[in-house]
Amino acid sequence: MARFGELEEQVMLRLWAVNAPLSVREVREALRPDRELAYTTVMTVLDKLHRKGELRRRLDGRAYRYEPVLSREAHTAALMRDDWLSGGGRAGALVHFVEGMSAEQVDALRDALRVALPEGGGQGGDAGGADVGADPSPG
Amino acid sequence: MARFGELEEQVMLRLWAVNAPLSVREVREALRPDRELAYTTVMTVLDKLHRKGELRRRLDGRAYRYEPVLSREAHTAALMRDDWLSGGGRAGALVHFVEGMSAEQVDALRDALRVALPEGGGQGGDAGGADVGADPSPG
DNA sequence: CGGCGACTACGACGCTCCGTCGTAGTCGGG
DNA sequence: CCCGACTACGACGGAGCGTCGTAGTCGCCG
Repeated sequence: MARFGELEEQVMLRLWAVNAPLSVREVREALRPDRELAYTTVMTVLDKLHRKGELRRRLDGRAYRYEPVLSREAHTAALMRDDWLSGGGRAGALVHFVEGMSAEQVDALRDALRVALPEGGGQGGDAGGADVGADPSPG
Repeated sequence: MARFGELEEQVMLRLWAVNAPLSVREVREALRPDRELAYTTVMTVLDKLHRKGELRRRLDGRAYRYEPVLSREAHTAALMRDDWLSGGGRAGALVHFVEGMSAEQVDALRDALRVALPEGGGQGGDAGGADVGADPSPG
């Protein structure tokens, strides 16, 4: 789950927006008039994203069509999870995270808990103050 | 909230671990025997981190002592928030995020909601399917 | 069959950031 | 006054990103 560069970000945004596999030419046109780029520039970026596993591609006639492997939401969640798991103090990090949220955002979080856990009976288990999961010590 | 490089990460880890302001020399020693680095290498990293606003420093005798501006948990939370806010589909991202959590981790999340929100009465407001907050469109 | 056009593969170059360090300057204590 | 500790400044190689040129491939149209 690497971060995107500036152009990579723009490309991903167009791909997520159309929600359909696009060819190099189509991506290039979707970038206009925001950016006037050479055909090969767009192709290189698409290719790098593909090699990095961020885009899937298939042949359509003579041209490849590219589409994101992950939805934008899933990708955002993956980045968040990466940060969360690679940082220590997982439980504490969560506390800081929700502390920085607005009321609506907290509501959205509660909704997410409901939506994501249909089982959601009432396992209000107390995790105590212990950290969640393994926490590799820095030494 | 920039990401850390490899050495930067190690330095931050030591600083967070001791939870006290350290001088260049002390940080260098804390890095050993893991890494044998020149004094100036450590100093440069500490200085860059300071310029980037990640470390605070104060003079102690002739030497500066450095300490993190944010706790490790707060820093992790800040990174997560950055990812979350800069990605679109905020509500959806949250759903994906909790979907990827283990049962204990979900418990920790619930705890975080309780701990961070003492008001936590029962504003079970329904945010609906709308996205949370502004979502800059990619055009 | 031959050439044109669309498309891909490969690689180059400048820029920025990171890790690594050398050197020079400064300042206080013995 | 000089030594030692510490800082400031800058240099350099490597990696990743944005940008593109060139060369190669392949099918269609005449």
